[in-house]
This record gives sequence, C-alpha cells and structure tokens, in this order.
Amino acid sequence: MTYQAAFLALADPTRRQVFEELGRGPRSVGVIAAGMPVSRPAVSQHLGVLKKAGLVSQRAEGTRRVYYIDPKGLAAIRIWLDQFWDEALLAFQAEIEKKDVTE
Amino acid sequence: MTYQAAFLALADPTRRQVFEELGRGPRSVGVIAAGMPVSRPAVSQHLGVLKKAGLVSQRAEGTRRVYYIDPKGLAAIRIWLDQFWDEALLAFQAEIEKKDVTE
DNA sequence: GCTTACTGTTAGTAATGACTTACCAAGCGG
DNA sequence: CCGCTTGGTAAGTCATTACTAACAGTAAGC
Repeated sequence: MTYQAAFLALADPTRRQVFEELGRGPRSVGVIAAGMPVSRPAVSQHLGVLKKAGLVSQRAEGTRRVYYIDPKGLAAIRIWLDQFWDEALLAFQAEIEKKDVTE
Repeated sequence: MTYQAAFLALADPTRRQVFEELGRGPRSVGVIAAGMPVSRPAVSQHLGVLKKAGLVSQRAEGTRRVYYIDPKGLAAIRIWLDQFWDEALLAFQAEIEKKDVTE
C-alpha cells in the first residue's frame, strides 16, 4: 500500500517536475530551485514529500544536501501497475468482445 | 504528457477505489456508489475525471451507464514509468557506487 | 571566532478540489 | 401517460495543500 504516497507525491505538477529533474542526475536543492519558477523553500518541501514517499534519497555534502532518485517509490508503483494490468486488461477485453466501445 | 492527468486522477484515494473496483469488472454507477461511503454524485464526478484521463470508458444500457477500465490511461503511466526507470536506475546506481545512502 | 553560503522549518495566506444537497433529463414499466 | 429508476449537473461548503516570507541552524573560509 505504499503506492498511495507515491501517487499522491507525483500528482502535483511542480513536484513531478522536481522529480523528473532528479531523473537526469543528482542535484542540490539550490540548483533545482534555480531552474524552476518557485522559491527554494517550496522545492525543499516538495523534496520532503518525495522522500517520505520513498521516491528520493538524500546525501549531505557539507552544507549542501544532494538529492537523487530512490527506486523504492517507483518500484511500488510498478508492482501495483503490473498486478493491476492483467486483471484490468482481462476485464477490458471481455467487454470489447461483448459490445463495442461507446465514446 | 497524458500521464499528467492519469497521475492526478489516481492520486485521490476515493477515486482510486472506484478505479480498482472497476478492475474487478464492469459496474454501473449505482452499484459502485452502493459499496462506498460517498454519495452517488461524488462517484459520478470521480468517473468523469477518470474518463477524461482515459482510464475508463462508458457504455449505455438503457438508463444505466456501465463503466469499465480503458487501458489507454494505464498505458500512458506504464510508458512514462518504463522510460523513466532506466535513466533513474542508472543515476541511482551511479550514486550508490560513489557514496553510501544516507537515511 | 565571525562572516558567508546553503538548507530546513514555521506561520500565514490563497487556491484547489472533494463532497453534499437539490434539481433536471432520459429510458422503462404500469 | 405517469410514476419509478438511473445518472449527470450546479451551487455552495469545508478541508487540504502549495506557496511565500521570515527565522533558525550548520558547515566552510578568512
């Protein structure tokens, strides 16, 4: 049930932008905030949420805190998606065969 | 960029509960609402969001509207996850080799 | 030791969104 | 034709949350 926090964390556009930025490599808070329209504390808070969701981890370099992707959070989503994919697709195909898709 | 709507739709617990209920098979609005603590209009609104995100589709049976899973939305998330997985894992492993994970 | 750089935290505010109640439309059976 | 069932829509309320500004803490350089 960890995917709950992951979905909630990735729902916000700004927060997902922070996350995707980290996907290109480790970054410090200031560097991330510099490339975004929001203030530094906002980025710090977003990183806190991402960390709680197990999506990122942290490493201290002097006063700098370098953040980077943690596969734990993504793995939670992947597991949920994989297990849901089968039964959902099954139910969907059953419907397709029964009647056409009404848009 | 369609995964944006999908993430936002699946972030809400109630809405994901509706979605997961549909994962077990097609359901009408009333049936879904009967098994949930919220009112029927709330379910209807949630279904509207899920439909806009391409996660569910609809079929009319008289006055009844039967909803069922649409793989389009899930596919959008899967694509994003797969493409993100590689570079994220790569960046993560690079960090692991450099220094230990600080919890 | 003192200043400077970098970050986390708190308080307060504005905006988003989830929910209910009430109302309206459409199909089915008497 | 009329009542019943089923759903979508509108308005309004309440909670959540993303954001900024101000403050506090910690490490590095002189």
